[in-house]
Amino acid sequence: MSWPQALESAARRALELRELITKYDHEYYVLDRPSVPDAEYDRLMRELIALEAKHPELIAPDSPTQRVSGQVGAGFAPVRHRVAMLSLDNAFSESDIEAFDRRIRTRLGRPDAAIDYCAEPKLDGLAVSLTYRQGKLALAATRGDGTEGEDITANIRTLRSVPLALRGPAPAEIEIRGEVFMPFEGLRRLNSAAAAAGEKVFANARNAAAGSLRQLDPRITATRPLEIFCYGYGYWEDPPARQSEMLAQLARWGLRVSPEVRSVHGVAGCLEYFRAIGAKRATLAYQIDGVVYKVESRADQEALGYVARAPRWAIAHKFPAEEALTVVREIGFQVGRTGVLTPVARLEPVAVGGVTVSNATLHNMDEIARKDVRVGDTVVIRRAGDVIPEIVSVLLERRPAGTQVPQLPARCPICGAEVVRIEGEAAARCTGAFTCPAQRQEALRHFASRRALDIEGLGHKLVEQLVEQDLVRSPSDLYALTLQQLSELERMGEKSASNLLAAIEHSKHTTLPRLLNGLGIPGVGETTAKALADRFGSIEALQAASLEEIHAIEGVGPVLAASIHGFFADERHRAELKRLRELGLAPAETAPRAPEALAAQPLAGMTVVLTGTLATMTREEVADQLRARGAKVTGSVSKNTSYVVAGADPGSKLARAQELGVTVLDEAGLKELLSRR
DNA sequence: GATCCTCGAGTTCT
DNA sequence: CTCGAGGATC
Repeated sequence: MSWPQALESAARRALELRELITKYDHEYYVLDRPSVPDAEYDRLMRELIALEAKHPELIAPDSPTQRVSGQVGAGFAPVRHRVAMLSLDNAFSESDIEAFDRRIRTRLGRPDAAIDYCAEPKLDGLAVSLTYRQGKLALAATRGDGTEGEDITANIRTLRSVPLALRGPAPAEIEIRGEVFMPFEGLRRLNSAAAAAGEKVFANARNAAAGSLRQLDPRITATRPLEIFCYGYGYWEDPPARQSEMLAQLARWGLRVSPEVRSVHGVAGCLEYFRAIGAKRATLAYQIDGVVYKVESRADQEALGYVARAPRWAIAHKFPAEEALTVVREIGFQVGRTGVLTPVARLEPVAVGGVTVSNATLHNMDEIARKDVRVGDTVVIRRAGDVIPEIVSVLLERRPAGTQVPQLPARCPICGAEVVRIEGEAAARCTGAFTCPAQRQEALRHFASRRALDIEGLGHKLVEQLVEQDLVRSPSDLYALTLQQLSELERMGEKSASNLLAAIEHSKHTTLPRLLNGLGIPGVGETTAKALADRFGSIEALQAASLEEIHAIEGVGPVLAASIHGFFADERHRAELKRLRELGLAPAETAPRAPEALAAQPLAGMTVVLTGTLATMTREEVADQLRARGAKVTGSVSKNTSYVVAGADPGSKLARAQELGVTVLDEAGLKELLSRR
């Protein structure tokens, strides 16, 4: 056999492999529907790499092995866009959209018609332009200022959802527009790797996408989890007559188009789509900041034309901003039930993520120093996946002259007692203890809270009044309140007063763990309270316990043991407990159980995490039942977690469980777990 | 002594 | 949810 023949068969095989790999890439990265296992894909890829290494003359630029060039670029050459990349007009309310639709109908001379729109999510990424010549990817560019961008071809080639060659017949030249983005999961992985390596992390998905595309070394870009959705075109000789048909053609060429694209009818259809996507937003794998509506008909688009830098036939309907700028008016200090002073930034009210935010916690003085926040600063507020707003960063360039570093007050803003900060601790504390009304108030709120004595109706406002009027100083005072005293309070009729008395009465038959939690022993929360109750069975037994006996409990070390022992040794606490008992507080006593007995419970040693909403029980009830069987119920998933129980609409814990390979139970699985003995 | 994990405490707005 | 700190473990 002569070698041209060998070369010929190698060339045939190489072509075959390229076609297969390209097909699998398309299935995996564009359609999200892989048809072969990863191992098979890897095998084909290795075979092609070997073949091309042996016969370098077979390497074609659109071969899947040629995505990463290995060449470090010197910079990014400027690219003049053949057709300018425009921006979109923004709308923030339904009335903005109604006005947009009205303008279109008027301009088209069809004031009573319902216009067809093509609706799609607006991704939070980076707009790029992809030029295909003779069906091959020839040029990729950033948007830049809209007229001139940068040549990022080498980097875009590394995105496997961007086809190097279009499938099927394509025009001689065509320019596609799309949005490159990084899904949440990719960003999270990238950031945790960066954090582990001590490198800086990206603040959001858009920065990560932009930063990844501006890498001089395409090999770095190749490692970044970037994806693309194509949404339009710049240059196209003879595009389809409707927006949605155009997108369908892009998909046929193998370009990735958002699966959320819908054709909708009239302004009502647009708003319905907006609500549907808004509801779906949390389940999407990537960040979106709104939706875009485009007039379906190309003829209408042409008739409508452009204003300044945006088309008249399209608009972006934005979700309420999740990040906003505002100014710090003041930095106040709150006093918690343990006396900890927490600095809070009082902000110029600003709308973030659909609510008005006027406060944001600063946690402690270290945090203030880290973020370098001062009164008068302009700050970025975020209300990301979480509900609680936070100060992300300070815009130092906007800092007015003469600002000062915030100082910890020397005295408690509530009671005037001295404030101390123990060396090495982040928290500063008010030393007022029982005498500080703020601490009293917070301690009472904690005592009455749902997870402690659960006194219904004794909320924030009421506690405040009771403390202010000095009717209540400590929990035992609650049990001495009379109907007449209560009725005289603001917004308190006889009916409410007697309801409250009934609730207080009811709380006398609480459980020991709840009472122990409610007392507010430093460092003792729900879990430790349960452990103490299991081991000792009654307040009296606990009061009589030695430091060593307390220390012997699992999860209680020297610090906690000293705190607990010290609490019960304190004469004031002993008197308070005595008075509570005299006024009728009688938690159900349980048999104190030795460690061996505790270990014999059906779910002993198991750690369970709950997420999502369960159909038949509240999470609280489930947690109680699990604990009653000896399981620990915790809030975060780790490799030590035995089970994650996932209900409807689970949070991020489910993803974490899957990542760590923790068994996930549904409600049926939970029932089975609870029935074990 | 370092590291990982868990618990506690505080937090926003409607 | 996030941070800090105590506890457990290697």
